[in-house]
Amino acid sequence: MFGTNFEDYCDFNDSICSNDSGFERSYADSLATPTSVHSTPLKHDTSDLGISLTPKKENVRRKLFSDEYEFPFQEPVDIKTFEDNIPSVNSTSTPVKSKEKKPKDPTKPKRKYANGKNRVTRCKSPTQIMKIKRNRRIKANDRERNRMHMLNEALDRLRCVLPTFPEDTKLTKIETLRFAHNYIFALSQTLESLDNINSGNAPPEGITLNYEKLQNYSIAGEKVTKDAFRDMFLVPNKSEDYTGDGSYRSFQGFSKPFPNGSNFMQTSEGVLINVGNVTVSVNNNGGNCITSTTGSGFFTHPSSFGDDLTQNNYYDQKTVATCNNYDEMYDTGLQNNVEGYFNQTNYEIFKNAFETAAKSRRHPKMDDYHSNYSNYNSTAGYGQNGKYYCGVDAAYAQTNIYYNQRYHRDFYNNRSIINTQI
DNA sequence: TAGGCCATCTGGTCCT
DNA sequence: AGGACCAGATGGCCTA
Repeated sequence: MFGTNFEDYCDFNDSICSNDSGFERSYADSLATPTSVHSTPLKHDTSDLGISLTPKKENVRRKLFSDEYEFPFQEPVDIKTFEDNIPSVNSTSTPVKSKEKKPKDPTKPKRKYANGKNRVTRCKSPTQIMKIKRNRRIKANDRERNRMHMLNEALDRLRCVLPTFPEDTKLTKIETLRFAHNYIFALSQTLESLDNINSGNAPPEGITLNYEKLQNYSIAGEKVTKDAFRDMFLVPNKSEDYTGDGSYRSFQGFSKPFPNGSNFMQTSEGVLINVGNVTVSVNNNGGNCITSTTGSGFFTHPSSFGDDLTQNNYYDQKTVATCNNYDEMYDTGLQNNVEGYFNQTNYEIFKNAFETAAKSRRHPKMDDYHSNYSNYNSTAGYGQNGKYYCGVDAAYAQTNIYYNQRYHRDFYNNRSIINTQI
């Protein structure tokens, strides 16, 4: 069986390969490459979420297992030591070159080696060729296995930053990708709503995005449409999230890490807001900070030192108890209230914070997709069973609508509400 | 037991 | 020649 018999790896022997065939290097690689199914996946620095900030050459494929990676699987084995530990080597019919070097004859002309197309490699028997191919196949399998491990590792990282319901639910691969797509879309809508609030086009109401519903959409394979997104905006559950002191203090779908059992904590020095892996602290005297699993960043804003941080909740001033749905809330004329949480000062605090974080991220380009998937047709779509069929570009075409045309954003531009508060 | 999910192997293709 | 990537095949595990 290959993988256990030394002869399976013997085709690098001098008697088989020409000295300059380059196969010796392959053998060395094979020794440094994991060959066991139970090999430990590559160790990586996970602190950067797998995102390399090192500039890459355009149109150059990455080499996954370049020298910068450390292979913890197996110590490099010295060929001589390897051979010495396997007695059967010398008992094979394969001629073994004498280990004693003959003194060179200075009068003998040096052998000239052909290069390139003129080079003629030594003939190999079918058995030898088979062994070479088998050895390559084993190495390719190892690379493929590790490549999939890295892909799964990246998926796990992605799962870590997505909220799940319940918390211990593990999304499948396809669910993770679908939910991530929809989640990003929902977050972008949230940020867009901040813009609208700042411009006075939308009221600072207590509508919250229902991430659980968003996840259910993703698991079912459904893409978030404008109607779906509208469906995910709920009137907040007053009994759960609306407190008697007028604070709306919960981000649905996220843990509530603060001692008061909420995502929001206000002290005499400022406020702390935690949403998933990100905590935003706004200090009354400056020193504002964003902390996430990938690091921390400080930011300041001239207008962040106002007295707005302690003002009352919107719900202190306007009741929503009689509103049964979104339209009712919107139609109550409350949108004219601009003295709530999302006043200019607080909005700009958030805006600066998110922009600071966003500057370190590369935004995807539409051209990136088209260059990679230009060969796909647009025949795909969702079947009646709710599953999505083929056609990456069809899906992406809709994504383009999401991020370019934003027709659905326009639909909600004047109506989307966020439930955060400062 | 059927179906879903997953890991792995495999051969082919593209690229350097 | 070799690495990265992809998709099909296969078998194991789990659950309804």
